[in-house]
Amino acid sequence: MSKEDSRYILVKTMQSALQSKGLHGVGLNEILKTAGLPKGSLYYHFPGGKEELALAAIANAEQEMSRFLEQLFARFDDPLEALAAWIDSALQRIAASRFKLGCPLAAAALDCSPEDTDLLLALNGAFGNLRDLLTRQISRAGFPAEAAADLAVLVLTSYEGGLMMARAAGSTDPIERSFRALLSHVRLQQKEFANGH
Amino acid sequence: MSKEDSRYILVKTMQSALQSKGLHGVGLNEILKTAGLPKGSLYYHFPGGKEELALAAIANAEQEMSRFLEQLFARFDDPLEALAAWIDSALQRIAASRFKLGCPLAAAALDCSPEDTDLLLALNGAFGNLRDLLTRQISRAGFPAEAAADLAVLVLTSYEGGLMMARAAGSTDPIERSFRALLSHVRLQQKEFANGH
DNA sequence: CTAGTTATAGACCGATCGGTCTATAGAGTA
DNA sequence: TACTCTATAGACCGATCGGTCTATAACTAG
Repeated sequence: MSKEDSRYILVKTMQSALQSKGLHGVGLNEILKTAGLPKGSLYYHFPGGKEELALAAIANAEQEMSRFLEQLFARFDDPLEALAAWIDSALQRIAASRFKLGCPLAAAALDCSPEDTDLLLALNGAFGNLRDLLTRQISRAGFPAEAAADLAVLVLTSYEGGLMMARAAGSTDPIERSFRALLSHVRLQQKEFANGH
Repeated sequence: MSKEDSRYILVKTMQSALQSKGLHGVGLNEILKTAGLPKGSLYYHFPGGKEELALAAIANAEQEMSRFLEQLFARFDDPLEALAAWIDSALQRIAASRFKLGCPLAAAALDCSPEDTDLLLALNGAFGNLRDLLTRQISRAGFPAEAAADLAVLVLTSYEGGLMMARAAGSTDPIERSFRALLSHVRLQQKEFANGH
């Protein structure tokens, strides 16, 4: 097993742990047991311990999410269709996990103390990148810059809030409802802007 | 100091702890130190320990939120103005805490394991009540039942997601942006329904 | 005053936390 | 084969976790 293999296994295991139990909800021993690796490996690859591993997991989660979104936007001509496809995949993913898995970024954001500035900075960077990505694509759908930026943030916040509520509800209903409302909004507003408002 | 005093202090302290550090982010000893009470008091009032205290904090948070919303909706003729006032107060609250405090419900929802069924059930109940409250009020603003329900969930998810992102960003920007987008949506759709669609 | 109940008060417990340390297996190179 | 460096391997540590226990202060009822 090469260096990169173990490192990656640890990152992915931490990512899953964040999704299902939050930052302080899992212990390192449990993570290592799941990963099938000893403590020595963890502190060899991540001398900074749990926090460094969490930062790596956050970075990886953001990268996965960004790549997935970019692929979707590349596949669909209409950015709004890509958004719908994104939500669709999120619905399937969370239902397949029996509503156990949320967003690792959100979990880390709510489970750390305000003093964990490194974590919060990393999270802010991750959310900022996703927001910018969405803003760019929503602009492509014919929205002016400011409206697109606001809308991108609304998409992101309702996605995160929807995932959180779906986990609590044990149902995809919150995500479905909020995105139905959101899309009907976007379509309406799109017409308005198309009419020159 | 009466029985109810100590009990209430513990509940409020746990509520604050959930907001700033999440369920597993604070220890009981820290909570007791903040509350200025010994361990005996905790287990006298809450024999079920940390989980029972967390459940009480969740119930209290929901009640506070519900009451606050009901008061706002009673004060404003236009439900949408009440929503705007709600967000305004949330902005002030989170900024006043220097972006340390999130929503205790969301924090608990993301920081518990999927096996904590009691917690998840309580959270689902709390979110359900808030959703129903919002649905009722949004209906009053002239929205058909289904659209109002969808919209209520969108309001709630983007509120929760917005609080979370604001905490990570150290800025009210995410909440402001998402609610600006949301309100412009609601106004537009309101016109549509008023025109008989 | 006594008995009984309520509500602290905090010492104490085993388990587990994140983290450190020494030891060594194994691959690559001379 | 012997040396070296990488990457485990896991025993071990003090601190802290949530939780239990006994003791007692404070108040009420008789």
